[in-house]
Parts: sequence; C-alpha cells; structure tokens
Amino acid sequence: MAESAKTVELPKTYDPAATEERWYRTWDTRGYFRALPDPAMRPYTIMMPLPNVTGELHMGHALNNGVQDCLVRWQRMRGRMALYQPGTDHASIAVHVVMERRLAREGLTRFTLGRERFLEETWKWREQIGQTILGQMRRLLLSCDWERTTFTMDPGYARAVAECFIRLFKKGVIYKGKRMINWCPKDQTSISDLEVEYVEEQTVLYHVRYPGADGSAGIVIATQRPETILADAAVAVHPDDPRYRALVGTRVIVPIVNREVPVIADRRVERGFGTGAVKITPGHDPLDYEIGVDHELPVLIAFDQHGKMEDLGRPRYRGLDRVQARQAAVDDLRSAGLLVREEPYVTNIGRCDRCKTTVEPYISDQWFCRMKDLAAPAIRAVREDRVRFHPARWTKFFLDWMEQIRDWNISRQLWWGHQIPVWHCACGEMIASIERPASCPKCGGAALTQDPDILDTWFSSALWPMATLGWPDETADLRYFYPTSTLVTARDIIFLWVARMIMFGLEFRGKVPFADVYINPTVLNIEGRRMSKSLGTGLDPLALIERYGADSLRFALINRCTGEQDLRFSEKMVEDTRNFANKIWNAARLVRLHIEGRDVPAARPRDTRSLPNRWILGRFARAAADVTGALESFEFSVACRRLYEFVWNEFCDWYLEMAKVDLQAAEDGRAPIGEGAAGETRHVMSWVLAQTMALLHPIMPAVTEEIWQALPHDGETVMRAPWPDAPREWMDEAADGAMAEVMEITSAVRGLRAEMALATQPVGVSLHFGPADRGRIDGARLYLAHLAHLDADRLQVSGLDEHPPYGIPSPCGTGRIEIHVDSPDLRARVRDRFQKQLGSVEQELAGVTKRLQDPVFRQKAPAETVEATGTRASELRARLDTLRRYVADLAPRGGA
RNA sequence: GGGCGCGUAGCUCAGGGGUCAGAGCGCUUCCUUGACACGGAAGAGGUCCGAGGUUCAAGUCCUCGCGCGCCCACCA
Repeated sequence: MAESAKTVELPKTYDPAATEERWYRTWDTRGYFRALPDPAMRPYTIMMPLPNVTGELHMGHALNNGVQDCLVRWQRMRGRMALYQPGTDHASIAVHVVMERRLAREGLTRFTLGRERFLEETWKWREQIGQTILGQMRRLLLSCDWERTTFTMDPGYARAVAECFIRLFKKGVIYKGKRMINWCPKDQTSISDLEVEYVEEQTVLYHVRYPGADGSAGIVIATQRPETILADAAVAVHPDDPRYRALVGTRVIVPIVNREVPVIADRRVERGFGTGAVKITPGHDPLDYEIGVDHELPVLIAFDQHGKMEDLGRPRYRGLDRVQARQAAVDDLRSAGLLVREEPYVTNIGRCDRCKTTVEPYISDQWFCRMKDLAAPAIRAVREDRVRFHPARWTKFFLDWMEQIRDWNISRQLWWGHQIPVWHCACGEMIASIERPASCPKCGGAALTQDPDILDTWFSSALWPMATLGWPDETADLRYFYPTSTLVTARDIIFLWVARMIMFGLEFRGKVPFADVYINPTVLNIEGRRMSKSLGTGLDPLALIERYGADSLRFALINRCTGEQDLRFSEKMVEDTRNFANKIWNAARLVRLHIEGRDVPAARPRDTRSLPNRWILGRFARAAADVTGALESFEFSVACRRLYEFVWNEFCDWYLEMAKVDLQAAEDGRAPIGEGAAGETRHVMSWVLAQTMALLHPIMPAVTEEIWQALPHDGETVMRAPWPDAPREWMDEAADGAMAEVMEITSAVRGLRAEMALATQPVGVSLHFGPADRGRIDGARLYLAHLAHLDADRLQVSGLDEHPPYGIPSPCGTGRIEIHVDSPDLRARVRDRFQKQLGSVEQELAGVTKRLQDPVFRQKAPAETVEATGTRASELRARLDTLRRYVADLAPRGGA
C-alpha cells in the first residue's frame, strides 16, 4: 500500500530496457528467486534443460526458457514453492569440437597437446565462457534460483555420475565388450546410434564379379563400398534363391587381393536388391558383422581409427583415405575386367552429428549400458500416465522408440568429461570405484590404471533432476523437490535426454523424474528454415531484447506455441508485441491520471452499478478462467490470445472509453448512475488493470510489475500476488446483453458515418426504439455519444414512429438510426449499400428456406438445429423486410 | 520402407460436423479528440491443397492422391 502513494512517473512511451534491468535486480537481491523446502507449501519444480557451455543464447533457448519461466512464475503466484533450477552442461564432444577448432588455428590437435594440457586449456576456456550463457539468460528475466547453479562437472555432480556408473556396473547393466560401433575418424571416438545423422546422398552401386575358385564364372555382387573388398570374408546369397543355389558352399576369389572366400547362404540377404548376392565384410558393416559372427567368418579390418587404409597384402593401398581407396579399388576392378556395371544410387550416409564426418562402422572395445530392463519400467510409467507428454502425440513417438531400444554405447575416447570409474589390473581384473583402490582384490597387484575412456555427455545429463538436488545423498532438497513437476524441452532430445532421465529416475529413485513433459516447437525463420548462425538465417534474441524488451520477446514466442511442431518467427512479431506492451502502458497512464492523489482501495470491488463496471468485471472473470485453463493444459497461444483480446479489445477499446464517460459525467453532475459513480469507476479500472497485470505477469514479468506497482495493491511484488481467481458469479449476462446492444448501435452509427464520409463532421443522430427498449437505451445515451464520437447534445433517443425533419435511416437491432443530413447524394449511397446487403440476405435466406423445406432435414436433424434454423429464417425475413422498406424510403423523391 | 505433423485472406496462424468462415500483421480510406499514430474509426480481401466417399448437413469425419517439414529403419 505504501508503494501506491508514491508518485510514479509514467512517460508516454514505455522504456523496457531500463525497467527490466531495474526490476530484475530488485527481484534478485530481494531473494524472490530462492526456493527452499517448506513443508507448509507444495513444491513446483522445473529443471532447466542444461545449455551447453559452447554456445550463446539462441531463439530456441529464448522460447524454451521463456515457457519454463512462465510456468514457474505462474505456479509461484498460485502459492507453490517454485524451484527453477539452472545450470550448464560440459557437453563433452561438442566442446571437443570447439576446442579442436581453436587448436587447429595454431596448427595443434589435442594429441600434440596431451591429455593434461588439453584439460587445463578446456577448463580455462570454460571458466571464461561458462557463465556467459547464464548471464544472457538473466536478460530473459528468468526467475531461476541462481544460488543453485550447477555445472555437470562440479565435484558433487561428478560423484553422482560415478556412483550411478558403479551401481549399474555392479548390477551387470553396464558391461564392456568388443562390438561394432559408430566411429568418427575425425573426433577419434565412438558415438552412439542417436548421434549419427543420416543424409541422403547420390552414390554409385558397383556390380563386381567374384570369379569361381575353380575357374568358373563365379558370382556378381553389388556394393557401394568397393574399397572394403579387401576385407571381405565371404559372399552371401539367400538360401531360397534358385539363381545361386548351386553356388552355395563353393568358393570364389575376392578381387584385388585374390583371396578365396566361401559362398554362404543367409536369410538376411535381400533377394531383390542388386544382384541378390552380397559381399560380406564383417569388419565394416553392422549386418555383415552379425552374419560373420553366425558363420564364424574372420574379421579383417580395412581402415584404421583415422579412416586410413590398412595394409591388407596390397601395399599400394596403405594409408589411403576412404575416398582415395574407393578410386583405387574401382581402377583395379576395371583393369581386371571385374567391374560389371556401375549404376547411380541414392543412399543414406551416416555422419557424425557434431562434425559431419562420415562415420565408419568399426569394431572396438567399448562400454555399453543394457537398455531393455531399464526401459521396461519407463514404458510402463508412460503407459500409465505417470509421465504425460504435451502435445499427447509425443507419447507414441516416445514409446515406439523405447520398445525397440538397443544397448547404449556410453564410452567415448575423448578427454573432456567424466572418466570411467573403473580400474584395470594387469591380471585383467576390473574394479569399479570412485577412488583408486589400494590393490587388486584378485591378485593383490598395486599397478592399477584407470580406464582412459570418458562417459557420453548424455549419461551424466540423465541424472540432472537428481544430481542437482544432492543425489546420491538423501538430502532435504531431494526429498522435497523430487520428482519435479514439468519438463519443457525440444523434440530432438526426447530420446537422448528425456527417455534416459525417466529410466535413471525410476532405476535409482523408483519414481519418474517429472509428471509432465511439454515439447516446445522448433523456432524457424519466416521462410520455414532452421535458424542457423552459419547460414545467416537466424535472429539474435539479445538484439531483439535490446530493441523491444524481453517481455515482448517472451510474449511473441509463447504466443506462437500452438501445438504444432514448428513455429515461424520474425522480428515483426516482436515489434507487434512491443506495441501491445505500449498499449498496456498507455492504459495504465490513463488509469493513473484518474486515480492520482485519490484514495482508491486495493481490495476487490463489490456491488458495482454502472454498466461498464459490471461488464468488465464479468469479462475479466471470463478471461482469468480462460487463461488459467489454457496454462493448465499447456495451450500457451490460447493464453496469450485471450490476454491480448481482453486487454486491447475489451478493456481498452470499450471499457476505458466508457469509463471516461462515467468519470466526466460525474464531474458535470450528470452521472449515468448518480453519486459515487466516479469512485466506483476509479476503483474498478485500477483493480481490473492490476489484476490483469497479475494474469499477464508470468509471460511479461517486467512491464506488469512496473504497472502493478503504480496501482493500488497489497504486497510488495506482483511476483507474489495471488493468481487471479474467476468467480463465476461475476459473469454478468445482463451486462453482456446490454453491452452487446451498445456495441451494435455504436458500430451502426460509426459505419454509417464512415460510409457517408461524415466521420468528422458534426451531425445529429437520433436512435428510434420501441417503448420496451427506450428507457434502457436512453440510460446508455452518454456512452453511445462518446463511443460514436458525437456531441451528447446531438444524440437523441426517440420513439419508432417519430421522424426527424430530414434524415437518412438505417436499421439497427429492433429499432433504427437516423442520421440528420439532407443530401440526395448520400441517400443514394446509403441506398446502394442496403441494396447490396439485401442481396446477401436474400441469398442466405434462400439457403435456409431450402433446408427448412427439406423433409429429410426436418426428420433427421436434431430438434434444436431445426428450431435454430427456423429462428434464423425469421430473422432473415425480418431483416429483408426492413431493408426493402429502407431501400424504398431512400428512393429518389417525386421522380425528380 | 514405416511413422508423425502441416497445407484456411498477401504473410503468420485460430477454428475440428449445423446459423453470411475468424484474429493479428500488411493493404485502402478517414482521423493528430486531453492514455496511446508503437494510436483510433471504417473497409477491401478466402475454389478452407486436390479427387472421391460418409451424412439431412463437411475447412471440420473417412479413403486415396499432391506438396512441404520432421523422425525412425542393417536392402549391401
């Protein structure tokens, strides 16, 4: 209350930059963002999807975090103890790519630097950039509990990661083994299946003859990768393929290397593809590997870890890269006369998600996490709605993947990250332990070395909802804030992150990590293309904040969350929202003007009498209910649209204009509702505006706080104002009806005047209504005059039978309007207008009549529909009659 | 190969069986009236992607196409 007495300077144009900066600092220093366990309150928790330390804030963050902050602020106002957990991810491979790029500028690689120096450099770099993105997030006005900021390589977090690994290892869920994995020859590491991105490319399918060992013609196979011929171990055909049945069991000669291999039969061969015969290269193709295992074929390796050719008895190939090797193989095949055919072919090439290098299927010793058993409880949890996706279609998307889940390669041959907590003894024993064990429990040896590999970044981020709250310790935070409430994230990490959090949460806590998952749309530019810095197709959120304010950026983005998978965005949308903010600002200035220096209560107004006051309270209740409902069902664009409509159309366009009349009339001593009208109106206008600010605060935190503070209010911040409720009894149907009439008459007068180009001329207008309506309309006369921009003296209300000395009539509801002008030209123009309307009414009436005369319609359509159609028909007939009469009345007089 | 989403006014999107199809922006005309020209008022503008079907009634439901986007998949 004390705050309201202060005179707050409200300039003509709202200045977002200064206001946002000032309020954000105030909220932060007053500790409003802190969240501590409080048994008296229900917790509400959102974990920020941890941004990489590589990046800067982009539009995706602005949207994602904007939505989260909207939810957090909303729940905080609803009385929940709201925790918004911030932090950053070490982003192992992504950081490697960035660091290697920096090193490359000095002609270095991580290997010339060595592991220790590389880590030192990376830590330095991360210190420098690590807080940048969080700093930028403050510009979005996020109400995070910054004191809890966590980095995924903090000591406590690292301990949680190691603990998780060790538990799963001891349980046998994590195992080590030689398997075929995806290898990135550039980053020098394995990557998981989800980190391979497949791109369609135009290649060539080579048909190659493998001559029979007995000198016969042999067999023709088809391959895209002739360079791997050197490592072939067999040729396979389908057992039921009559073309090749006789050849199964014989031996053929591998071209180039002239090695004998068997022709084998396997059902996994597609008869219809290529020639129906396929070369088997267990070292470089996942399917071939499987077939090789089943047929006990030898595994030959054609490429080393750098993607360079090994020596396979053909020295001229040694050291060639994959492109050179292919060329060499094609040349050799051609000169040997074994290249039968080359056909153009489109295929999917797997590329490293981070560096875009073509990945190589490669056999290596790696750590894996068995997924089937972890997935089962997660599948059940989602099926039982313990985790709900919004929009719901993502549920199927999630389940389809989970049901065909495969083991996860979790080890990386990188340095930046969590090193695997396993110690190898010379005797072959592996000991999982956070600390280096003193000796090997099996042989007693002391020469233990830690496994050099580190863990996939996503292994550690899977623990985010638990590790940030203190897990594996049973902390008060963990007990209070876990499970969290809502996860807001992008669809591209549903498998990488969301799925794994659910699995680990269930595994280690027995509880799902969050109840709701909102999948936010992807921000595209206006042409529908991905925003990309390198392509120059992106928008910079920080620049937009500078130009228009974070409030506007937030609203503009949240407004586009429609439930579709993408959203097309442009700067214009932020500008439009800036205009909206300015509109609110000016509404506030008007309200301030009227309450300045007066004693206006902060409490909610009761027993209002004036039409606009009763009406706007009802409309506010409706808007509050709609906004609440929309937020509850994650329909953010609906919430935004309702707020926009309420503020601009209902509050500003109609209510405030009518409120001006109440206030002015009170001064003149002719208030429509008598004494006290001005006080009531001042109370209602300031209360509704303050409440609207509360309703809009989660989306536009700063401008709403600034205005709320300038109005009568209870409490010290809108951040903690109670969320507006919407009592049904405020929805005032009588007021709605009366207002609809006021609006109709207003529009009719305005429209007619505009049509006649009389909008600015002082004309007289009379409203002619029957005895039942006259009193009511006369009561609204002052409002109508103001809304139609007429002098009150020039607007009269008369009976239906009365006629002004001269005038141009126009129907309006149950009565008519007369504009007091005498001009044959205008009469003709208005007559034309009515004639046009007449045409469309006739057309519609014809349609409705036809329907009504159709016996099948009368019989089959529900009674209410038939009745409504009948009502519509009589309305149309009445309107038609009226229009015809007016057209006749307006006909040129006396034939002159 | 399979799955999902989208196709409605020039643009971005609402509407998801029934009463002349809606909003914002843009456009046209008028207006600087004491909250706001980042504003007010009035307008113009639509074979609701196409073809079939269901229904008394179809942007709205079904089927099949076409176009755009996303995801999954070991036909080399």
